[in-house]
Amino acid sequence: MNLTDYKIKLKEQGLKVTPQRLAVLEAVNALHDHPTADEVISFIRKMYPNVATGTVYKTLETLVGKGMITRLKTDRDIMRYDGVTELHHHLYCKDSGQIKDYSDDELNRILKNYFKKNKIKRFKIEEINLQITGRFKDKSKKEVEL
Amino acid sequence: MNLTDYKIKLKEQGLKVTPQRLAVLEAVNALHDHPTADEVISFIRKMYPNVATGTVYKTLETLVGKGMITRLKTDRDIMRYDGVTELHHHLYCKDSGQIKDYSDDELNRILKNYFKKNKIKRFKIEEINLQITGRFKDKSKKEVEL
DNA sequence: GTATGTGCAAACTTTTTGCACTTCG
DNA sequence: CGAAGTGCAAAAAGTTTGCACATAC
Repeated sequence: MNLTDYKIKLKEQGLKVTPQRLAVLEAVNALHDHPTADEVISFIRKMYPNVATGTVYKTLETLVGKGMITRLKTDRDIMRYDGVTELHHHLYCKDSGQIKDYSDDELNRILKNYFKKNKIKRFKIEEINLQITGRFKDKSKKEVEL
Repeated sequence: MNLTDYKIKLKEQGLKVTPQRLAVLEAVNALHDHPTADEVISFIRKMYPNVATGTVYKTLETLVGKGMITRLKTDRDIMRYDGVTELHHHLYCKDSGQIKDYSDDELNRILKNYFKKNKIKRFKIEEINLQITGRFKDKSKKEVEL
């Protein structure tokens, strides 16, 4: 994903292309570990020191609304953002607090199949996300790559 | 669940039995739809008008710490609490914002089986919760019973 | 009696808002 | 040029904290 891609995507969504929006998109995709709004702001200010807090919040909200990024939250945390918009799941580490993506086609197939057979009364399912809580075993490392 | 049960449970956890704690437990269990801290406070104040906000927050935190209630993760919401501590999943309605419990042994078996075969590298799973997003079909009703 | 819990109010953090100004197309 | 977007600073919303007082055991 590069600048040109972001520009195209913004236009596709009928949004004006502004440096602030490009910076937010770049930040969310560059900061892999599901950054908070604050982390996005810090990242952007390295390049553009005078971007306002409110602008970043408004921009994040706009992009979530257009489905260009997603939002997630833990049970004890503030809002976090995710550049990945395809169906995927999350690992929540109780020790480090980090959140990692987890994807597997077989798992998605199994879930789809289960809910095909087991309809929920009066509820139309649009999306299913697993919240997998646990601990990374390698405690010596702060960051773990999957 | 009645008062006596709550008293026993508090004692089991080595917590002193206070009217405030009993009230919080009662509130979280009475307010089925995963109340926010604010809803818990309002509920309690009907009976005990002079319970402090801070006390309720502290109590909720204490009870979560002891596993007597749980906390939910949503993507756009404030903290919500759940009196059900057994493994279960949640339906999130995009229209009404309501959150309902969903439990099924077969589903749990399928998930357990999948993750038994598909270990996640260096991660010890402790709990898996499905976040099922969608819409209740019966839009005429505000509240839907499963 | 003593450790634990509570009330209160202030502070803190995160997020939202209103409005004049600026920029994109 | 006009609609859409931004900066700023103030305020709202949700939650946490410190400490004197009260209560459970």
